[in-house]
Amino acid sequence: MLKFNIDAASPVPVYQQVKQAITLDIMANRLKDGDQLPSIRTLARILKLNPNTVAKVYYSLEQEGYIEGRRGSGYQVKCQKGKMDNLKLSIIEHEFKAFLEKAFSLGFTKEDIEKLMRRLLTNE
Amino acid sequence: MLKFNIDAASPVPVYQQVKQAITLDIMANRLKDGDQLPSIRTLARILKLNPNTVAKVYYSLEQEGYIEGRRGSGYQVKCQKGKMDNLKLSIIEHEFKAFLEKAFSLGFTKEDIEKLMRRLLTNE
Amino acid sequence: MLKFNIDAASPVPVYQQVKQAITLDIMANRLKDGDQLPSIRTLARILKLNPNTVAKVYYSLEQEGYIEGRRGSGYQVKCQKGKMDNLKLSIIEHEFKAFLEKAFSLGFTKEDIEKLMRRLLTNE
Amino acid sequence: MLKFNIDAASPVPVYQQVKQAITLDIMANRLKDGDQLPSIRTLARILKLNPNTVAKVYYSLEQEGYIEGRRGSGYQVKCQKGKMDNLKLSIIEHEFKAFLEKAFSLGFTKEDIEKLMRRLLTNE
DNA sequence: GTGGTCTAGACCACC
DNA sequence: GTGGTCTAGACCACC
Repeated sequence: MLKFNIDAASPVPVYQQVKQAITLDIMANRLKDGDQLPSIRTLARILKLNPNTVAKVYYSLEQEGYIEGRRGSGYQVKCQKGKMDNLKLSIIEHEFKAFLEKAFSLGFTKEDIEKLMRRLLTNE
Repeated sequence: MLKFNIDAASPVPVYQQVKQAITLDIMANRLKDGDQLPSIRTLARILKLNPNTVAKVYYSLEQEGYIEGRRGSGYQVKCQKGKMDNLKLSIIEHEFKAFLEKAFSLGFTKEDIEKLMRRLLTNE
Repeated sequence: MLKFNIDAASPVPVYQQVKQAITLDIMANRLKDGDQLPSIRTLARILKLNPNTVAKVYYSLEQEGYIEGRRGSGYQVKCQKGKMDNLKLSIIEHEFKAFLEKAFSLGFTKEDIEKLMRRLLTNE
Repeated sequence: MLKFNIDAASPVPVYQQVKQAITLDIMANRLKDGDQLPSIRTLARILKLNPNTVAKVYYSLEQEGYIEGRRGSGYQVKCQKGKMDNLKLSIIEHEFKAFLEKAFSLGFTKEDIEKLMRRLLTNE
């Protein structure tokens, strides 16, 4: 089921937040290939947004190949699992590299970072 | 020297991007206690921004105690090393926790993440 | 037999696409004078369209004299060959002129176009 | 200069017509690399359209790499001539093949088509 | 009911 | 002035 934390005060536009939430759900396989998305109007009502805003999200997700829409029958998730797995890996690698870069630029050594990670990972 | 990647198309306001870049330089000790910052007009020219925007950045950094301005003599970095170290640690911990949360939400296990990190850290 | 490439996402209404496809089949003599067309309901089922949409197509084709319907016995193709030949020629001339106009507006010269056509025609 | 024949009665959406007109101007080199486009509001006024509609056109052209926009300084044409030439050729080839296919499907022979083309090309 | 297009008009950030 | 986001609400085609 779709869960959203829309932050109206955030500088990142609402439609981007919604888009990102759906993309995340697809990549986490909470939304599976073929799943029906709520209609534009329904989701707009749930999120208390204008239908145009939701339409922009769906249109953008369709352009990027995550979902597919047909007049009269709404939007469906459209993704092959293999492609998703590659995408997920490349995203998480990219995030980790960004983290490393930031840590190094702040003056932490490789050892500092390893210690930190070990500590935070065992706490989970 | 100040290095900036200003992204005008980003939803996060330009002045916040500049502020963050300077904060990072201070924490990384590339800008040291007592260092002179470029004048508002000079930095504005370099970044092709309106002087008002840069003024807003300096004012905000002064409010938070990172820099100090005096009439006629510009702005100087003002920070004690100890305070910086605590700040840096809390920032990098926060970043790593955010990374972990994202990885988990994408369906990666603790083992997946450990493998990934070991691989990327030894490549560095 | 009727072959259709219905594009639901196209801005040109579905019923016009169907109508055009049938007209083309008649002009290409794949549908001959006297041939029986599938019933409205049958064609609707095949194309996954609403029977109303197909009825609109047949009604319009009848208005233009391409087909003829009788109560209880469906629709039949109705066309004299001579009339068709003139129609076909004027259609194909019109299409070619439109092609030429587009090519010229893109900056191609008469020589460019002749070369292109010779190349593509001998490849067939 | 931008010339438009917007047909409000056409089934193809206004924003698509505007987009196509601009694309055509770029490919015909009537709009050159670096040229400034009229602002969203200006073009909207000229075409008697809502600014949102023009914004949609510009956004879409930017997505496809034809133009580039910056806050506060409007949109500029962005295209390398070489890339354009390839694009033009592939478009015109595609159009000609579609024409040929249609002509063949209407029962014209290669000779019929050659005669027709020679006649219409010398008339120009 | 579904999505697609379009208008009118507001408010924002940045120049 | 520039573009970007968003709302409110209309009308369309197709189901």
